[in-house]
Amino acid sequence: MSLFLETQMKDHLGLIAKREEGGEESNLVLSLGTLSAKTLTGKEDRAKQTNHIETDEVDGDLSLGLEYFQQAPSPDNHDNLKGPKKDVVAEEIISHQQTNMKRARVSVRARCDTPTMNDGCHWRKYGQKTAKGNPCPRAYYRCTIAPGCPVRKQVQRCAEDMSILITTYEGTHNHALPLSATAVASTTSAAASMLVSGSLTSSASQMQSQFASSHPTVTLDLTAPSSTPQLKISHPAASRYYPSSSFGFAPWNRSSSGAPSQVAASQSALTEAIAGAITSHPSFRSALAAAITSYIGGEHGAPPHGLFVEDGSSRINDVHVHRQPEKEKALAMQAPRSSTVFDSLNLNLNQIQ
DNA sequence: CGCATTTGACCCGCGC
DNA sequence: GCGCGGGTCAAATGCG
Repeated sequence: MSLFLETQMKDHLGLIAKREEGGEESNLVLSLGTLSAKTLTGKEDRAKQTNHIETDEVDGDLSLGLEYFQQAPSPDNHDNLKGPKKDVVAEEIISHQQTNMKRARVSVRARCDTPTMNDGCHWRKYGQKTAKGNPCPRAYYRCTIAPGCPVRKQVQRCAEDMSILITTYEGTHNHALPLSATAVASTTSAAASMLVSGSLTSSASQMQSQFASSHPTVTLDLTAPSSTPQLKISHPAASRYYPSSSFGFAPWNRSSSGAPSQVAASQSALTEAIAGAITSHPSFRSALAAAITSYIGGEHGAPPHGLFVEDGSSRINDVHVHRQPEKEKALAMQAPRSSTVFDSLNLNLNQIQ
């Protein structure tokens, strides 16, 4: 993760959980915008070993706030992303593969000039195909670090923006990874685990059905610029209820194009889904911490590759949702939102391990 | 010469 | 059953 942060993600970080069913696609977007100057500048905050990521609602999307601080490494949490935790991740994925799901995938979107992103692993290209709907060919790679490693990845340029490289990982490494690859691998594995384990399924039946499809995919979206730090959450699955919406993500934010009561219901369901995902899944919390830590570490010129996470020095202390200030609402370009259901989400993540 | 890449053929799942 | 499209195979080719 930190690789992308350092090279491609100076101003944005995000996660998109995506599933498809019956030709319909649903997305759950968690995106982190630009970290504030206060957060990223100077040594004062770092000296205090505290960082605060202020967030807000922008463009009508739900935003989360993240309270973040760093700890000095200790022997107790040295291996918080190694050993048994990885086993749990692998077991969950295998378990779901053995039931009714195809292998989970993790897709990374990042602006990249090179043919592939350097993720620390060694890959051998075994095929190339031009997919329908995208003039750019899709390249297929398999991991060559160890013989028999099942991990594969697909690399393709985005049809809408050729500068965006979409890398999709599939499978779990069956061998030790180079240090430079562990951050990416742990983040993608955790995200996939979160998805296939059902942490994203909420009490809302509509989301349950939307997320019950095969080949679940988590997408780490590292491309979109943002003017303020934010953790956006949106869910285009609701577009089935608002066929007139042309907005690809978060159509419920355009309340003028849909039924307000259904919008509110969807938001409530999503809020519960996110709360459940973040609170119930240690792997996802680790992944989120890895992303944030790497981001901040990269901006400060700290050692790359998520070292703070690997030695257990990062914790997400608090996650909360709050409403958009009136002045920012007035500045928002999108239609005003109609719901206040997000006010109820207030999570405490005191333990990231 | 060994390894990686290219590329057309082939396989398989899915929708009609 | 058939066609389409995604994914993989493997022989040919390129490169250091």
